[in-house]
Amino acid sequence: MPVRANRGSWLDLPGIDVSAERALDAGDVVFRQGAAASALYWLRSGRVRLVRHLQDGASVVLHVARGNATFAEAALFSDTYHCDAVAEIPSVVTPVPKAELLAALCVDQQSCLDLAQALASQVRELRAQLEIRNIRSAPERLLAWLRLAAKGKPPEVGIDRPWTEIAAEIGLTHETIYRALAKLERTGEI
Amino acid sequence: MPVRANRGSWLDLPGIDVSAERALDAGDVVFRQGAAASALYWLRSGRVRLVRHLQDGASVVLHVARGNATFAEAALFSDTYHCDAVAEIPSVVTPVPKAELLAALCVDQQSCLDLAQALASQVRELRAQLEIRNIRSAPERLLAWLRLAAKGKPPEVGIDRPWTEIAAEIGLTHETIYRALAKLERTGEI
DNA sequence: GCGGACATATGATCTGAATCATATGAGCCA
DNA sequence: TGGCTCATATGATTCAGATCATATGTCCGC
Repeated sequence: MPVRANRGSWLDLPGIDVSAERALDAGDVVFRQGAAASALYWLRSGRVRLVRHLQDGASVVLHVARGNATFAEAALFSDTYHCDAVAEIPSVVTPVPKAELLAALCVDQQSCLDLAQALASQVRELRAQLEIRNIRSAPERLLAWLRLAAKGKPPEVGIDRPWTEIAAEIGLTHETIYRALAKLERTGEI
Repeated sequence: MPVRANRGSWLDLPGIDVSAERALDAGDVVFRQGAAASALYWLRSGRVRLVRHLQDGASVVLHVARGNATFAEAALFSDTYHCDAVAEIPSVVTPVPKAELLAALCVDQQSCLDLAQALASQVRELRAQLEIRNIRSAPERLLAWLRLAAKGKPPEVGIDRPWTEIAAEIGLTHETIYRALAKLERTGEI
C-alpha cells in the first residue's frame, strides 16, 4: 500500500476536473473568511497565505502554502471558510469544487481512504516538522532534517531546491544554514 | 457539519473495541520499527515518543504524543511500523486493531469521512502550530497562541493546564513564558 | 555581452531567549 | 507538621542565531 508520490494526487478522481487553473497576482484574494466554502485548492506554483481575522481586528497567519500543495482541505467539512487566502506572489491555483469532490468520496470508498491516507501522511510530516523545530542548535536541526530527507545507503540527499528555501522551512535564516552546513562539513558529519 | 470535540472520537465506531487499555511504565515499548503494523493507538494519558532509527545508527524523534491523542495513524496504510514507540513516563494506551478499523471504514463511508475530517482538522492545527513557531519574539508568539486559543467576545482563554506545558508546546522555556506574560500584561495587551 | 535578480558564502555586531540561580506558594501524603 | 514535588516568578549571565554588510557566482532576458 504505497504512499503516492505527489501531494494532491488523491485529487485525481473520476468526475473531478483538476484542469482549471486560476492565475493570481500578488495580493489577489482566493477566498474570504466567512464566505461560503465552495472549493478546496491545489496550489500549483507560487505562495498563498492563509490569515484568520479576529474579533478585535488582529489577525493571525495560519499557514503559508508554497510550491505544489493543497490548502483549505478543511473546507470539505465546513460551510464557510474560516480564514482569508491571499496570494503573496504571482501564483497559480486549481480550485477543486467541494460538492463534486464530496459526491465522489461518498460513492467511492477507495478514494475516501486515499484521502485519509494523504491526510495521515501530511499529519506525520507536519509532526516531524514540528519536532525538528524543537531542536535549538542550528547544525543539529539541519542534521535532523537531512537525516529525514536522506534516502538509500549510503544515506544521501538530493537537493533540488535552494538552501534558502530549506532554511525557511526549518525555521532558520539562510546565513545560519550556510554556516551550519560549513560546520557539519568541517566536523565530517556530511 | 460540526467538528467533533474530542480528538480520537472518530474511533468510536460500531465493531471497534476501544475499551482495552494497556498500562505502560516509563521505557516500555508500544511497538518497534519494522514490526507488522497491527494497530494504531489512542493515548489516554502519559507521554509516548516516536523515534525513527536510521541506517547509520542515528535516530530522529518524529513525534512526542501527549495527553489525549492518537498516534501511529499512518499504520492504517502501512504493513509495518516505521518507527519505535516508547513510553517516556507511565502511560495508558488503547490499541485500535487495524484490520477491524479498516473493515469498518470500508463498510461505512460516513465513518471514513469522519476519519478524513479528523485528520484534516489535525493538519490545520499542526500548520497553525508551525506558523506560530515562525514568530521569533516570545511575547508575540505567546500572543498569537493566545489569540488562536481565545474564544468569545470579549476574547478570553480558559487555561486548564500549567503554563509550563504551554511553554513546551509553543517552543519556549517556562521562564520565558512568565516573562512574556508579564510583559504583555504591562503593555496592556492582555 | 550586459544588467538584474537571486543563490551562495562569510565577516562583524547585536539582541533576546536559554541557562543558571533562587525564592515563594500550593498540593500532597506520610 | 514536616518534607516532597511542582508551578509560578524573577534576577544575572551567557551564547547562539538574527541582523547587517559585503562579495562572488550563476542564470536569464534583453
